[in-house]
Amino acid sequence: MLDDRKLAVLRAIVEDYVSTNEPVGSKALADRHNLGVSPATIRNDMAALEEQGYIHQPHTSAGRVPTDKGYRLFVDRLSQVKPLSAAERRAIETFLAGVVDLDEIVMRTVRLLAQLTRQVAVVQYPSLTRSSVRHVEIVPLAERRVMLVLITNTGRVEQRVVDLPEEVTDDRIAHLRAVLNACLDGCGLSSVPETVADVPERLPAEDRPVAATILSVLLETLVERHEEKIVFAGTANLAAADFSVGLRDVLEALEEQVVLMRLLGETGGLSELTVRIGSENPYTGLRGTSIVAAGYGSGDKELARLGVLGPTRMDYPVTMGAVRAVARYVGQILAGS
Amino acid sequence: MLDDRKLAVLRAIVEDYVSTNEPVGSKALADRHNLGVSPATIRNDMAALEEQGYIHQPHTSAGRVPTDKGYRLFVDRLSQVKPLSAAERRAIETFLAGVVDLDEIVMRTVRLLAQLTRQVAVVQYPSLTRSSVRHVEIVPLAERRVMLVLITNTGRVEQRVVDLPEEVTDDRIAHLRAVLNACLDGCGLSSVPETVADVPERLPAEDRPVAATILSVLLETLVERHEEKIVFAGTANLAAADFSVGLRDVLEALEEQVVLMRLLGETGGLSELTVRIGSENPYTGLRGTSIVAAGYGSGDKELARLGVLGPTRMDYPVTMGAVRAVARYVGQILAGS
DNA sequence: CTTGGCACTCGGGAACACAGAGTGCCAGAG
DNA sequence: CTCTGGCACTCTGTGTTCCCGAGTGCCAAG
Repeated sequence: MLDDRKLAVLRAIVEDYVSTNEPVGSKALADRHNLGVSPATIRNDMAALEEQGYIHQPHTSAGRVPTDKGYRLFVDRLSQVKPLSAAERRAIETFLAGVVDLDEIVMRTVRLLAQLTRQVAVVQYPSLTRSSVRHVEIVPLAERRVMLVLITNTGRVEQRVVDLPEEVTDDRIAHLRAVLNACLDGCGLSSVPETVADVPERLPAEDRPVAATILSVLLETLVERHEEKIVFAGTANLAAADFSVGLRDVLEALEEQVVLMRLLGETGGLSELTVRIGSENPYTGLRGTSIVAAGYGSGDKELARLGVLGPTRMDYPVTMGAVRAVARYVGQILAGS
Repeated sequence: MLDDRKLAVLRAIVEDYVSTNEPVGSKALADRHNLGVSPATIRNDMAALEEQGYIHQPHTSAGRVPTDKGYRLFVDRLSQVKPLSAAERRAIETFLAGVVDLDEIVMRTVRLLAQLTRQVAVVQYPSLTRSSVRHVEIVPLAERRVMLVLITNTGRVEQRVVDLPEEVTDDRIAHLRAVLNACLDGCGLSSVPETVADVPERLPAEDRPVAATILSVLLETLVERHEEKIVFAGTANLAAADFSVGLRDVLEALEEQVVLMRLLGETGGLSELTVRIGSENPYTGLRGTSIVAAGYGSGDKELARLGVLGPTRMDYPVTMGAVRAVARYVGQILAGS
């Protein structure tokens, strides 16, 4: 059905269209790529490709443009992820050197990725539920008020102010803290609920109401899907790539956390690239855009995802290379901190 | 020079232009506003207004458009800040009800403001340097590693991991923590450096190296201009308001923290509105945009600023009303939490 | 299967005309 | 001195027409 030459033609069309942003005709193809055949032959191949939905012509007698299906085939079978240049690698290192806290890691990463790909970068904060407890702290603020601080192994810090049902001495707080930490240290966040279930029993009866209050807030903290926190950068790049339609829609989608979450997609393998092309993605406002995403994490566990969003007409090999490299590098940083 | 009627004409021009986005001519003015005079008279006034630079005509025989100077006069003398409707007030309350931490307050505020004004909203995090210490916590993580957590009265939490020069027992850490908190509780962040200067002296000699390490990190935390953290939302509104030129430039400016800082401007009085119109603002990429900003804070101290950014052709009275209301409301929330 | 030739299609730019909105100015009225 | 109606003039934006050229599909021959 699709012999090698037809595939070569498709590849050439994608490459040319990506670089020129203009429909590409048979003559131009024959000139710029040495396919060894005449324009007429290419025309026949193009007709076949169009027949099968890989390319499309905007109007009779204009060149051809790849369809989403065409890009899909290109990504799956006709291209190789392009590794970063040495200069780009160095840029990553200097950009991420000397970060001090999680916010900064995420912030710099998203900018780095936007700059590297010249597209909109999207980074999800390391998921709460998939990380584990490093420490729990209970800080007395006033007689009947404490602050609960939860620190995870990813460096994430969540805190809540808790109003207590009664006055509590610092000693009793300290004891509760010790018990909690003994239970929870290193405990995966998803298993916190079971783990703390029997904490009240280990305490003197008088402390139980207070402990219950604090524990309920702790559990609330876990439930709130703060894990969905997502940031993006590089929207200016959208304006540059003269978007066919709906710059507005794209900007709206970017501000919807829920949409973004779904775009980044469900977890694949760690550092494994996911590409969603145009109509493949679940949101109608993003018809003309593609998403290249990857998971990142420390060690071998995927903690969250990151990626870029750009026009379907993007340079997939380069973009995929950048996303993969950044995902890996962020993983290292997280593991090392 | 500018009698009352000329001012009325200018006001009418601004109002019409804002609502129609088309140059406004003498006839239309005479029809829509009952100024009690004929178009010919209005034409004369317009000529005078143009003479003095308040309005401008894109081409001969098109209507007039206000200049930046015209908008300035309008804002200063011809308009009154428009209070929010009851529905809008309710929207603010429900939007900001039940927030749990600072991040959430800021996040919701910026979205609220964007939605309310249908423009790009910008909110600065409460400044670190202008707030005060609520609590300092030192959490042992490993033998030679602690986490330093600083909690401010605005609910902001900064944390750093500190590597210690030697092993330290929990008791000694606890003591250090007690001493630190005794000194710093309620201390304005800007005066922390002097306040902690004599802490080492109050400790046994053996603890001083550790204390010094921790203190130096604490001071670093204060110096890092995290206070410049700024978020924005509502960029989709930019795309809707068909921007005359440079959507791209605007998006770029928004991603430059430094530029944003300067746009929000230096502190005025608390809840006092600052308006920068077009060329008045310090960044060339934003020629066609205006900024309406206000300070917010708890009690009577300004902690940070917030505002919106939109085309110079914006509805100033309404926008100013929204910004002022939100600034006040956020102040209350901060004070109450 | 490939190739050169050829007639055909269609989008986009240039040239042009035209209607309508808006202006400036002037002379007369209050 | 100010306001008003009238009038000639100047633009822009729009619609029309026309034409060029790129690109195609098809066909018959190699």
